Amino acid sequence: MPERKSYHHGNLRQALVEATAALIEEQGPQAFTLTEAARRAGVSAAAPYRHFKGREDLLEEVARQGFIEFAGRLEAAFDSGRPRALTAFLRMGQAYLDFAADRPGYYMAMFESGISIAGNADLATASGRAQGVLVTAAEALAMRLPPAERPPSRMVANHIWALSHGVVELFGRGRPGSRSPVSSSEMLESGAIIYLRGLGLISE
Amino acid sequence: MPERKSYHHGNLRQALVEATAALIEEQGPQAFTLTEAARRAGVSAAAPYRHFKGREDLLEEVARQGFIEFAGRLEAAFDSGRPRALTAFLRMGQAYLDFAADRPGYYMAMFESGISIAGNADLATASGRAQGVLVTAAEALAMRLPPAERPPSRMVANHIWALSHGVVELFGRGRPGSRSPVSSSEMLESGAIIYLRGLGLISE
DNA sequence: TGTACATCAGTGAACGCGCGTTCACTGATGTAC
DNA sequence: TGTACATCAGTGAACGCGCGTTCACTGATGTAC
Repeated sequence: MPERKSYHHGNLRQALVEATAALIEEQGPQAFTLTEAARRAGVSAAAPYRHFKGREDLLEEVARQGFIEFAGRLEAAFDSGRPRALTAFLRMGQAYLDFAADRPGYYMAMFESGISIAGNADLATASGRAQGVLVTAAEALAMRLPPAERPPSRMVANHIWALSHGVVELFGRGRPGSRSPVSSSEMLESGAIIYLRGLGLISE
Repeated sequence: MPERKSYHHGNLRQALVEATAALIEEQGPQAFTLTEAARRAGVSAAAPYRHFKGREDLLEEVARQGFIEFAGRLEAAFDSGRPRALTAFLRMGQAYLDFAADRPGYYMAMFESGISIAGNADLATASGRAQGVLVTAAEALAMRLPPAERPPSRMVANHIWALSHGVVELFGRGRPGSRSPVSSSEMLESGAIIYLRGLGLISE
């Protein structure tokens, strides 16, 4: 990676973000160091300070970009509820797991790094967008029920988010049961189906 | 805290475990240092090496003790399913949240510190015991259904564990929605009730 | 097209720091007789 | 009850290390004329 001809890097800012995500994936969110990220980008330890205020600022940018891709993937998977809200909703759940699996460094920066989302406006916006996608999807689902039986869509979004996050953390990278006989994908799908049946969205 | 009359501490091993849990609670699981734990226990930085192989060993002991208390609390809350399996099960869910709230340092050591449970036999035993309590409770619940409708109890235990963990991580300490209008306790209870209704354990 | 110059994005050395760990040591304790 | 001595559980100094950050600097780029 540290192949560079000219004195100027050309795309250092983004290279640092990607190096950071890779480092977090390999060593965990707290273990990443600015120095090592700079080394991976083929640049001196002082160079990142031309693009970021410091370590924390870089970490927040990784999370911000993560939330944007995350929201985009969830939105694409839900596809405005086509062909049916239920199918689309379950597909979105799988997209949640796929994101955590494909972009573990970003996922960890977003949810396990201890950054303060509220303390960074751009980050809060990006995080809010992801939450919005989940709430919209829950709303579309609720519309399939008679008005009197409709659950609050924010609540449904939060339940599904919590279940998905729990599955990722506990079973996505082989935690307690270690050699769990069931994949995290099956675990989330079965859990979501039971939950949605409890809402009356799946008969029988 | 660092009040000591004699040259010997008397209970240093346990004092270090508790100092570590407090440090993790304050600064996160990766930020704790052996040196600081020793300082809090009122002892030199070299002293912990009389009781632990090193930093990792101490962290694993915190997690181990955490799992033991965790399992004990869940078991006590379930109380063999009295007076009814359903009530007892929901009570156990609240005990899960209470543990995470009362013992955040231990909870983080157990689930967020990146320790390898499989790599430490004592830790694996303690973790297995906690999982056993959840599975036993799920079994008792399943018994209330006709045999043909009984879900695998390990699956149910994992779903509930994942939901509880997700609630703790996302809403227990005010994460994405920050000022979430609903407490994590209500969030878990409503989610669990909908899920159990989906299993056919709650009619209507 | 050529040149002067401001600006940008790097460098590399240096700083102070706190960490984990090791080591020879020593004060306190407990036990054998 | 008293004493000798082995063992235990601390100390404190030292080590090498890598980190985040700052600083004066310099090479490359882009723009005005």
